[in-house]
Amino acid sequence: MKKIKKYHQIQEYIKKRIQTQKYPPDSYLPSENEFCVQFGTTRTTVRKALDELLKEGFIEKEHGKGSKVLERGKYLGLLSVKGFSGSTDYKVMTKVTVEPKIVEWDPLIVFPLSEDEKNSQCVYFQRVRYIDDKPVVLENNWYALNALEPIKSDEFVEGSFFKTLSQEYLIEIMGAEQELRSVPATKEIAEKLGMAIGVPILHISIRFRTSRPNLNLYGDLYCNTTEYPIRNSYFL
Amino acid sequence: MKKIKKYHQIQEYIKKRIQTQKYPPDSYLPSENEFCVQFGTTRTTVRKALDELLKEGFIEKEHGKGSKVLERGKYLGLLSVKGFSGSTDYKVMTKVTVEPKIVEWDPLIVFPLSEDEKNSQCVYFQRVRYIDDKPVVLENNWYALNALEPIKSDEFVEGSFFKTLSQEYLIEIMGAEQELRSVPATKEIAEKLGMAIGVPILHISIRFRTSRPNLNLYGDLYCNTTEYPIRNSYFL
DNA sequence: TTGCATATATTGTACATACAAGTCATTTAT
DNA sequence: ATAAATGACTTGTATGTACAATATATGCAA
Repeated sequence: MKKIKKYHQIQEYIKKRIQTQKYPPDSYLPSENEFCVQFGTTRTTVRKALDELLKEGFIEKEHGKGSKVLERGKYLGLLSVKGFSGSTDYKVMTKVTVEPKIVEWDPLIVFPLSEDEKNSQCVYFQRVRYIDDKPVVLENNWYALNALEPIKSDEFVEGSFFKTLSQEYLIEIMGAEQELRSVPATKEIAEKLGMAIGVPILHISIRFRTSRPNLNLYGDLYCNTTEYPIRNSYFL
Repeated sequence: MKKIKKYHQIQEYIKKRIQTQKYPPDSYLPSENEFCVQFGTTRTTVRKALDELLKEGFIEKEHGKGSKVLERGKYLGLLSVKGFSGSTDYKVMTKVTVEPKIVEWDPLIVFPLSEDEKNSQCVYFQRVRYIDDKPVVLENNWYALNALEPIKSDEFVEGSFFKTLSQEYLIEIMGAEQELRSVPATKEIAEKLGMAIGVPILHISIRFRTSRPNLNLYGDLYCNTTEYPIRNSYFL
C-alpha cells in the first residue's frame, strides 16, 4: 500500500537540511546509528540514503569518522566559475539584465524542442555574472511556460534561479547536455562583457533536465575565459 | 585475516568478463541469485558488486528483467567528439604526430604535480584527431614515467591510448578535472589544424585520475569547434 | 483469436544481526 | 614524559531473511 521509499524520505530530509545549512558545509552529519533511532529504521536503510547523497555529491564519507557535508550545493561544474590559481574565492555578483518575460521560442536554442514545448510559449530572462566587479558571463535562459510559472527576479533566493527552483519549487537538476564552441565576440556580447569585438569567447549551449517532467531549462552562455577559465571535475 | 573484499572480487570478475566480451554488450548478466550460487554468497553482496559496476557505467539495471551490459567504452564525454546534427556518425581517424618519448615535464600543464611526479621524468606524445579527413583536435598527453612504462603507438589497441590502458593494463579512468578556455589559434596550432591564425579555438586542459595510484594522465587539447562543436552530457 | 488471470523469475526495498576496520581520546605501562 | 594498550564510537563488509514491484511467458476462458 505504501509507495513511498523510506530511504528516499531520509535522503530528501538530509538533503534539505544541507541545502538550508542546518547541516553546514564541513560539518559532520549525525552518525548512522543516530539516524537509525531518529527514523526508526536499520543501518541498511540509512546507509542506502547516505549512498545516494554520496552519489549526488552532497557528502563524503570518512571511514571511522563520519559523513562530512561538502561545500558545493550541486550547481553544476560549469556554472560555478572558479579561477584556477589555488583556492582563492572570488566576489561573485549576478545582475538580471532582462527580467523574466513571456516570448516566443528563440531559434538560438540548438536542442530540439518537445511537442509540448513547441505548443507552449516560453519564459526568457538574461543575466550577467560579475567576478570581482568585472562582467565575465552573459547568460540567456528559457523554459516552457506551461511547465513552470514565470518567476520574478526579485523572488530569486539569494539571487540564484537554481536555488529558487530547489528551495521554493523542490525542482532538482537531474542532468544536462552541453555543446561547447569557441567563437569570436559579436558586437552585442562584446559590449555587455566589456571586451573587444572578435576576442575569442566560450559559447556554451545547455539543456538541463529537471525532476519535474516536461520541464527543461535551456541556457545559452557566453564566457570571457581570458581571466577566469572554466573549471569542472567529474567522477565516473 | 582476509583483506580481500568479496564484493570487489565479484565486481572485478564481472568487469573482466565484460571487457573481454564474455558478457557482450546488450546481453543480460546472469541473475543476482545465480551469482549468489556461483560465488557462495548472498544477494546483498552481489548487489553491492553490481552497484559498483553500475556507478562505473558498465551495466544498467532493469527492474524485473535483469542487468544489461552497456556498449560504451567509458571514454569521457569530452573525448568522444560528436557533431551536433542528429545522430550521424562521422569517420574518425587518429594520427600520432609525436611518438611517445621521454622528456622533462612541460610547464604547459596547469595542474600542480605531485612530489612523486616531479621526481620522475615523463612520457609525452601528441596526436591529431581527424573527422571526415579534416583535422579537428590537437592533443598533447603526458604521464609520469615511474607510474607507467612508455607504450609505443603501434601497440595502441584500435589506435586508442585509453582502450590500451583499459584492456592491456587494466587501468580505468576514475574521474577528471578540466579547465576550459577560448583562445586564438597560434601559428603552430593553426598549421596543424589547417586553419587561420587567430581563429577562436577551444583549449582544454585535463587531468585524468586513474585506478592506478600515482598515475595521472595530463592532457592539453586544442579543438576547432567551428564545424564540430564539443558535446557532452552528464547526470547528477 | 483475443483478452485476462496466473505462475514464475527477476530486481527493489527493508529488517535484524554480527563482526571487521578505522579514528580518537583515555588509561596504563615503561 | 613517552609510548603502548585499551575502549568507545564510527563506518565498512557480510550473512540471512522476507516481501514488494516489475517483466514475461503460459494457460484458460470468452
